[in-house]
Amino acid sequence: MAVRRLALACPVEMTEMTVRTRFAPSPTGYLHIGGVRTALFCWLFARKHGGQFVLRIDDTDQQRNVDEALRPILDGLRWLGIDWDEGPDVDGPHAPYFQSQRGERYAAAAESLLASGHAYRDYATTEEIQAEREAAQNAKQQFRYSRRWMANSPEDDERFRAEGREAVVRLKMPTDGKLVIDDLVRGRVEFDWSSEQDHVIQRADGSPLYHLASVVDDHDMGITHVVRAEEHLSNTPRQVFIAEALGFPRPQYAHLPYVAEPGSKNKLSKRKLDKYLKNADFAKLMAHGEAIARRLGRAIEADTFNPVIVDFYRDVGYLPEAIVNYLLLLGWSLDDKTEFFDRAAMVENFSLARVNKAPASFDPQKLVAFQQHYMHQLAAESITPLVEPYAAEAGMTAAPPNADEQKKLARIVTAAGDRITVAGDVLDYGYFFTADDALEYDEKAFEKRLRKPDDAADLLRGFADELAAAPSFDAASLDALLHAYVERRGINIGQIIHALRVATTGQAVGFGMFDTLAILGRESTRARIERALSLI
RNA sequence: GGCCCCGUCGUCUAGUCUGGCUUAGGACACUGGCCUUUCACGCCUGUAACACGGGUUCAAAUCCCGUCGGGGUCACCA
Repeated sequence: MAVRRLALACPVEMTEMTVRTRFAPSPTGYLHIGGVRTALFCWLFARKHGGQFVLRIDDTDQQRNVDEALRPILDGLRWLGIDWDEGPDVDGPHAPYFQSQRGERYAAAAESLLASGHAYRDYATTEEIQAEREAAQNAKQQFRYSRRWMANSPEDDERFRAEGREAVVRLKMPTDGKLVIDDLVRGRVEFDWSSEQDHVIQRADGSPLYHLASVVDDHDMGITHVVRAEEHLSNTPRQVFIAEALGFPRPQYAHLPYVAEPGSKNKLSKRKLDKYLKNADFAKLMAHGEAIARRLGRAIEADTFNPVIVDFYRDVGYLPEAIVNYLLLLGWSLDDKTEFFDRAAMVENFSLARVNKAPASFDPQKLVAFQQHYMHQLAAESITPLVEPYAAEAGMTAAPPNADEQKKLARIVTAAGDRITVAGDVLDYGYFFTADDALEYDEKAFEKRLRKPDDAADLLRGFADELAAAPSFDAASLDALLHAYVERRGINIGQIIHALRVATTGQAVGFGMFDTLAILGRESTRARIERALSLI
């Protein structure tokens, strides 16, 4: 209460009051990349100012499986390290944090708005409103409800009810003057009250609509800064009207630009996947993820497996810090050179004043670049545990990998180095785990490197004998062994190494040849060469 | 269409408030080159932008006006 009075007394930016922000998703079943960017900025702003970040669930249009539809959102936020001080699972002093459970508050607020004359009961049917709207449109005039079925007295209520009508509650919006808001991102923004509508805030059955619920909750939960996406900018007048009519202090607003499609300024949407796939970079990002999902044997559900959704990145093994860092720079920058921020640096440096006003396009390439950067920062010991679940799920190893498999994975990760960009990339090295007689060959590579050159078989056979007699089988020794062999035969190393790679891995590409052979071991290497030879 | 917002390299951006320090800087991507057994990494290098038009000023990406372009939003959705 003291906090609220303080807020009334002086503008927020002047006070030392605790900053409280909120992210208020509706349970849609997925966490949108643009939505999470908004959540991140809200979180950052609260953390920066030592305040609280509240998670509230806007489920006023009560969907059936709220729990199920909410889980991906909560999991996604947690995965990215965006924790909430109050909200689902943690609760808090302003519980409940689900709008579906706060009905009485909204009903009371509607009642109070009615009593103070800031709202009225309206008995118009949807059709009647629609007819007015169309009439205005045909006359090329701006639509404004005539208030024809507004109840001015108990007698009106009775009369309309006698006609079998039901009442919604509408805002009685001002008809002249201006509303000025000082947006923390966009600066001063003005609206004419005359272009606002008498919005419905409560349905005939008494259920609340979004704007009422949102304003009431923001107040009840002590939200000081409403940080949200730009699409809400034009909703602000009606919300300010509600807040002020209810005697609430006006929160500070900050409208963030939305995240745009790759290569365009349209708002990024989960539903336009087909369109985005026409963008080469986006398609590549998707294809990479799909290849991993396929190897894992997962069903690729068009509805959820989508780079617009945060789950996509977690599923294929991206690093949350890479995603967060990328998102941070989508619409915000510190200066002209700093690009990498750890959590502490983000919190330390974040400010709404440096948020850009123009929408920023989602750039798959840049996202991948951040992922590579953070992955390369990690030592092999840190990457191996990340990679194990993928190897296990794909059936490369037991689940979980046994001690030998773990060791082998560690060696693979070390040898692969920066070739492993996301954890799921470990599946590129499945050939280390397949039985020697079940190795599959890339047909093209087999043709090019083994069948076509007439000396390939002979060279391989000769080297296989060397391998059999090799005193040790570590990468350095193998390196020396092959170079000596090459010199003795008077050939270029390229003449045998490609054939060797295809014969032992089935692939045209891979990491260092000698690391590959060393990890494979003497028995497998020889068995694979023999088998390849027999297939030529 | 009304209202509102936005407009610097292909993309993310610095610079705009407080005009000169800017031959407009950085990053990603892309060119070419080096390295090299493939792939990848790394290193070097190059291309590339102030939407347009008028003002104001000794001086404008920066201030003013206009134009054009893009987007958001106009629900008994959130």
